[in-house]
Amino acid sequence: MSFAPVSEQLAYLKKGFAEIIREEDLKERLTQALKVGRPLRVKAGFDPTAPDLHLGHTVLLRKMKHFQDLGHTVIFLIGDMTGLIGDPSGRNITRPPMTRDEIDKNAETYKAQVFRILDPVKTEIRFNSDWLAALNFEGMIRLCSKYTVARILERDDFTKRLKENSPISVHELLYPLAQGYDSVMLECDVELGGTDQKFNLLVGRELQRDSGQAPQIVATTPLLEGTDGVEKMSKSKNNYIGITEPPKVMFRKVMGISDSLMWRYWELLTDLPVASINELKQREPMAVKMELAAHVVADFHSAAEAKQAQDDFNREVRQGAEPSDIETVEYGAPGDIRMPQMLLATGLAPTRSEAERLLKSGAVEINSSRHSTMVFQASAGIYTLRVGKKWKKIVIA
RNA sequence: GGACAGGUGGGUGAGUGGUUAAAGCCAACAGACUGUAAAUCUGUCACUCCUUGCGAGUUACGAAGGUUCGAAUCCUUCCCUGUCCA
Repeated sequence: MSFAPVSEQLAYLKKGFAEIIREEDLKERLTQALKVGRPLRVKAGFDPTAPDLHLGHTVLLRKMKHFQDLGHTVIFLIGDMTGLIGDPSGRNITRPPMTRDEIDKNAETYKAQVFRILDPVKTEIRFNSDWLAALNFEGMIRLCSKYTVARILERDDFTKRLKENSPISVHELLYPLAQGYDSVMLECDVELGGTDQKFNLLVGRELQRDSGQAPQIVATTPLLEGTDGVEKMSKSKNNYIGITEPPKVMFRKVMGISDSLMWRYWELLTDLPVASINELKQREPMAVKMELAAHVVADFHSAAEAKQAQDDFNREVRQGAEPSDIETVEYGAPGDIRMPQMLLATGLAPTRSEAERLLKSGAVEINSSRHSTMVFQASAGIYTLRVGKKWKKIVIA
């Protein structure tokens, strides 16, 4: 196997990381690899909590891909065992452990999705239950003896929770150790993770050193803010853009982010050089955001679909035209139709009470004219209903 | 094991016997404006039923009981969390 020159590799890899610990080590490790023709083992772990990957995950996946591009081995580690703990990083509450079933199901979904970005032949998929399950109580004890409570508690979020008297369960303390042990078992040269993972990644170095391995290089990626522009992107915050979402939805969600957030997305979700991004800042924001949206859609779908999504956006969102793909359902016979029931049945409102409120607030349109009473006299035919962003056609026959 | 403090709606956080389905804020949703966004303004924000009315009913303040005409608010037991002591 042949590799590009070290300086070239380094330059390619450096972009898009928040921090590399330590850069000189990475350089040296790359040099070493080049000399003996051995690809680096690069690990990144994923909690099987979210059933779907979103753009936030792709920041990291993109970097993994970059390592692959250079010929290195990337290990996609599914933390099925650590998922039982639930990484406490970045949250200040204890997460309820997941069930085995949930974990298995989510792991499958992950596998089906990561190869939209990663190269399957250069990716090693592993589950940490392989070795963590084999670690019996004795092994557990031995592992625990390698680290001190004080050092674990150094971690930001633990310190914080401790200070505000919120609970920390013992098993949460084990998470960093388990993750570090993964690195030992996989003999990682590099471990990648979000900046919130820094502590966990560093523990890996300690444990590796302890077992006579060269400590892994730790490289962290910035966390991508969700569509709200404030919190990090996550499924549970409902501020995410999923990579399997339809082009149209994806496009619309990207267009929905604030102008200022858009630059962050350009930076973390495209391979465009910083200089080019700066040039974009001179141009009209909306057009630039459209380009971004098209970029993102093309990444996970295709250029053609991106184009289509953009056309749809222009027509349906900007001009408020009727969407091309409204679902049509049959609903009852001619006569008086009770609106709340109908909105509920057609999925235009989540509950009947909510449907009533929407009607009263004038959010409901039938064939483009506002309808705010509870009864609608329908004759046979097709009606186009609209409630805010939602559309539906009903057939009365 | 002992002493003490606390558990309220998606999130914060008021409320200590009676117009409290529960203030305020945030989020969310809808409407206006608009460049898609941001900002701003307005309204809504437990569920169900109908005669859609400042209508009726049901459920809700960790859980289960109890006191009372009436409880998120008082009592009992239990569960959970934290603090201090051992």
